[in-house]
Order: sequence, then C-alpha cells, then structure tokens
Amino acid sequence: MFRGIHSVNMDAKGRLAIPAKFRELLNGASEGQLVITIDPVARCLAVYPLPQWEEIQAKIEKLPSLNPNAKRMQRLFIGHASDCELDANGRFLIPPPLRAYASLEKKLVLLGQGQKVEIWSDELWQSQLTSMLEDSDGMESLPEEMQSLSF
Amino acid sequence: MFRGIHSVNMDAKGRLAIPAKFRELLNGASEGQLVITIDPVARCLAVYPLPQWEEIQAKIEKLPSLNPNAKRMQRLFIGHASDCELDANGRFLIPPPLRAYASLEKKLVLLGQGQKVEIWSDELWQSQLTSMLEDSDGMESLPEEMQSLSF
DNA sequence: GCTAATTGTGGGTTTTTGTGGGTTATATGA
DNA sequence: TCATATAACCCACAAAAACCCACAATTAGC
Repeated sequence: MFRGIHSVNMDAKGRLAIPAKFRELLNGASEGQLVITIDPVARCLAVYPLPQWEEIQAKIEKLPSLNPNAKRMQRLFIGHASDCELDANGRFLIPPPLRAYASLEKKLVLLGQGQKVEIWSDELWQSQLTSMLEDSDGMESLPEEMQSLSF
Repeated sequence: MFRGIHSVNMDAKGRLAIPAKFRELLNGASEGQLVITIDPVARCLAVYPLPQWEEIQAKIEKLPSLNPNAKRMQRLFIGHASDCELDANGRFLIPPPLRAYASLEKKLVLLGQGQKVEIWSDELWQSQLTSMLEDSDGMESLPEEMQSLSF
C-alpha cells in the first residue's frame, strides 16, 4: 500500500528518482515494472505497478464502447499509459507528453495513494493543498459513508 | 487507549522521543511500528499504531474515487501518512513536510486521544486551548448524540 | 537522603539513498 | 549510410537518515 508524501526533483534529463519506500513496493510487486498515465480528473500523473495496472485496464476495456463517457475514459486513461522500468538507481524517464500534461518542471511531489502513486508539479500541488484546506465546507458535504467515519 | 498530555522537545535532527507511557502502548500494539499523518481539519499531526491505521486506510480507500470530497480526504489523509519505526531509544523522525504542516519547532505537545496521539506545536496548542476555553457557547450547540451524555 | 534504575538527550559513525554526469547503444531522419 | 538526437547504462560523489553508544536528568525504591 502506497502512502505518504515525498518531495523529489526531476533531473535535467527528465529522470525521476523514486524514493526508497516506494521503490521497495514497486520492486516487490513487479520487479520494477510500472505503468504511468494521466489522472483524467486532476492535472497530475498516476503510477501503478504493472500487475495492478493490468487489472485496471481490463476493467476499463470492458466498459461499453458506445457510451461516450466510457470511450472518453478509455482514450484518456489507456491512451496515455506508458510502460516504464526502473534503472539500477531506481529512476525512470517520464514521457515528455505526460510531463507537459501535468506541467512538471524540476520540483515534483509524489503522493502515495494506496494502489497508486500520484505525481504532481510542486507548484500545482501547493495550490491544490491550500484550496483543499481552506474549503472547510467540504467536510460538511461528505458522502454519507464518511459522515460516520471516526478517525 | 491513549490519554493524557505530555510536553516534549524535538531534537536538532527532527527526532521525537515518545514518552514511556505511550511507548508501551505502541510497542504492545505494533512492535513500535507507527503511522503519522496530518489532521485534515486542524494544524496538528496524528500518530496511529500500524494495525489501527491500516483499518482506517482501508475504509478511506473504499470511498468512491469520483467523489471530489472523498478524493480530497484521500489526498490529505493517506497522502500524508508516513510509516515510522521507533529506534532503540523510543524515538522517531518526523518527516519534514509534516513538520512544516503543523509548524513544529522545538517545543511540542502530545495529546492522547484514544486510538491516536495528536502532536501539536506548543505555541499552537496554547492558543487553541485558550480559544476553546473562551468559546463557551460551543457546549450549548452540540450534536444531539452529545446532549444526552453524562459525565 | 542516597542509590539504582529508568527515561530523556546529544552526538559520532556507518550505511543507505539521492544526484549528477560521462559513455555506449539505439533510433530517426536526411 | 551516415549524422544527430535521444534514451539506457554505468560509475562516483554528496547528502541524509539509521544505527549505536554514552552520558545527564529524573524518578522510584530502599
């Protein structure tokens, strides 16, 4: 299970070093093979260990092709998915089109999110974070399942 | 069950020594393995023994991914959760991003809160305490479940 | 009130992790 | 077929965190 936040730098060659904690999980689950794609909703990227990704792709492919939203989801999500492999130092290259989608420059933020890791530009993440924290209404309009959560 | 308040100092390396009482509880529940994350509502951190945290994470991950508030909760809560382990002296390192979130400097306050321990900057806690005490109206506008509590 | 044990604190050392850059291979297009 | 650009591979150094040990302070027991 991925969790936690890490600040990392993308180097001049567009390589991203995965922090040691995430690397262990990726190596364990898939010998360093991963899939990176875009988040269709937010301007960030999502990284999955290969096996988990294949399950997700299978589910999405089964959606009815004639439904425009399903088609859209397939184009965005599957269409942008690239296979990557970690090098000897635990780094991989982020494909340039994905870099552009998420406005990635030097400073990035990695967010562990259970089965996937999200990649944000530092700048975008900071503003996202600020608005999430300011918007205190959010907590009152939570889905029912959550109202009863205590933690 | 954690309870009680403790003042502690974070050392120059960002390490925090858990008071003996809490340490016993953590060691018993999880051999010193713990998870620290932010409180999405207040500017403080929350520490859980690993097993309890995993239950909570599982619940939160099951929330619908397309609901924006659920997503927000996942990013804040799971996104900031880091695994830590107590060293031989019962200390652990607070990840720098979390330190920043809760404005932690040297003097901290630990607050036992049942299944979790809250970590506050001493300064923030003092002002929080003052405002909680001043705002005595609060007690009259409690949710129904509480109106009937006797203690 | 003294001693002993436990707890809290500081800092040095070693190992791991992160970062940069050089070199070789591979692909692309002229 | 060759030239150029890009990506994979490899090595070396810098930084940080984990580990370990030793001492100070506090508490408890006698």
